Amino acid sequence: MNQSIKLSVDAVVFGYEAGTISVLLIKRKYEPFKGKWAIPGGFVLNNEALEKAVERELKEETGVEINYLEQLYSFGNPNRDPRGRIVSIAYFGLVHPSAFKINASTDAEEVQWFKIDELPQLSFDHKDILKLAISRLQSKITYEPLGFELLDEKFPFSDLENLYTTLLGRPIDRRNFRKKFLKLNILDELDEKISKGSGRPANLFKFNQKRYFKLKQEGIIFDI
Amino acid sequence: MNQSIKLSVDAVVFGYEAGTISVLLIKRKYEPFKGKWAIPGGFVLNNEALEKAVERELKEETGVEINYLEQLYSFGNPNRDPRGRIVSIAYFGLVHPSAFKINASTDAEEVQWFKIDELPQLSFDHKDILKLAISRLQSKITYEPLGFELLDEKFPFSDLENLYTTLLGRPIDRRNFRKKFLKLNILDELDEKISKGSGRPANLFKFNQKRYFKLKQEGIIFDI
DNA sequence: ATATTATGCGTATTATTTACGCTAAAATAT
DNA sequence: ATATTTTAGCGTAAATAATACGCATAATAT
Repeated sequence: MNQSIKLSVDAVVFGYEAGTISVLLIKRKYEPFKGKWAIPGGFVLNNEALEKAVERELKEETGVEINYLEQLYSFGNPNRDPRGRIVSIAYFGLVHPSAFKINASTDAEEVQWFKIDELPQLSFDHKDILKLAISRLQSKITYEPLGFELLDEKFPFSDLENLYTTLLGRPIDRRNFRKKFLKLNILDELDEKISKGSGRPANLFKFNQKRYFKLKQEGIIFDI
Repeated sequence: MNQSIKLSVDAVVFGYEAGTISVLLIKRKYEPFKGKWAIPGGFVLNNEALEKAVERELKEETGVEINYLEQLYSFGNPNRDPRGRIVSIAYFGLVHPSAFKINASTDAEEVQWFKIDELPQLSFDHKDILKLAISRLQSKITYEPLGFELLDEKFPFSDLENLYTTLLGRPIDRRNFRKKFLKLNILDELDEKISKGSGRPANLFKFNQKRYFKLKQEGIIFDI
């Protein structure tokens, strides 16, 4: 057998903050698509597990430490890369707002967070990959709580609410959402309050990790 | 770059008939795992699309023509194959009972349908792949109708009912199931009847393809 | 004939979802 | 100081959907 297919991994990393979902992109240094934006990724080493390859590439190219990673889909169209046959296994990652901020501030020209409704032109078939990742994120939030992976440790309930309205792209009834989410019994209400600008200060919550992952494993159907 | 990773595809193909779900396996002719059962699959050709590779391998190894195919997951553990680093993109396929019967009768020693609760020992990491495929099938049936891909063109309602009870592994209320399914408005009732043994003869149904795929695209949540 | 088997329709009860009114506690405007 | 605006948080009624059954029907088996 004389197979000459190369294998790479790519990672679509999402971050959420202040009412917007952003995705992490890099500006390519070399041809092809030099100077264009792309999803971070690269070739898998001969003895390297796929997830390790993703984490390594992410660290090398963006410095971001990922909080959650799952496989998204494998892209293998023979013409997807002008350099030859390169099959890419795409991953789907989520980061906390803290990790999110670091790179937004370092202003490194090569790495940048883009709001998912203000995307630049992308290299290769990365537009397709991103499109699939976004739809996965949107549908995922309806059958998994998903807040733990995207919010900071302590957060006001409104953050969770905003996350859902943003991802669903439609308004939700605040009161029903709160009732329904609290009923899942995966949030612990803290004794701390936070005040951001005007309005009544909000109680802080955090996810109860044990119950959160138990519920996640069981697979909820969360009909917002 | 000196990457020496090989890429293969594997296909977990399910068939349903007479109250059982079976999976298509082949007996390996060569080492490693010579004489052991395995999921059909093989190496991707340099210029071949992934789905084409799956279809080609399936035809070569089993003669089965697939009715529905989707990507399942990519398996890349560096030690999954004793021959070296081989990453496999696993697919998930469904066939109609007609295709299902062909190979069960040809009695070719190398290909066989196995009931999913009576599986033999498997080669490589195929046990994991199969496990994932089965759980995908089971969860898929709760958010997609899925009957069209598994049943023959015309079928009595009881076939659909049996498919669901089998996959869910628990009894369902026949009357409520019928009401709920018919409410989806994707079945057309025919003027034909079928009588199999004793009991009242059943009306035949068929899926309304147009409405079926429309519903599928929208993504139902089918809480049986 | 009568029992048996599987099909097919209907209705009452229970649970869940949806809609929406209202109070509370802070910042901000006048 | 007082009123207004803003965000948070609790509760209740109506609509919808899920569940639990009862029973008639049309064939085969004895």
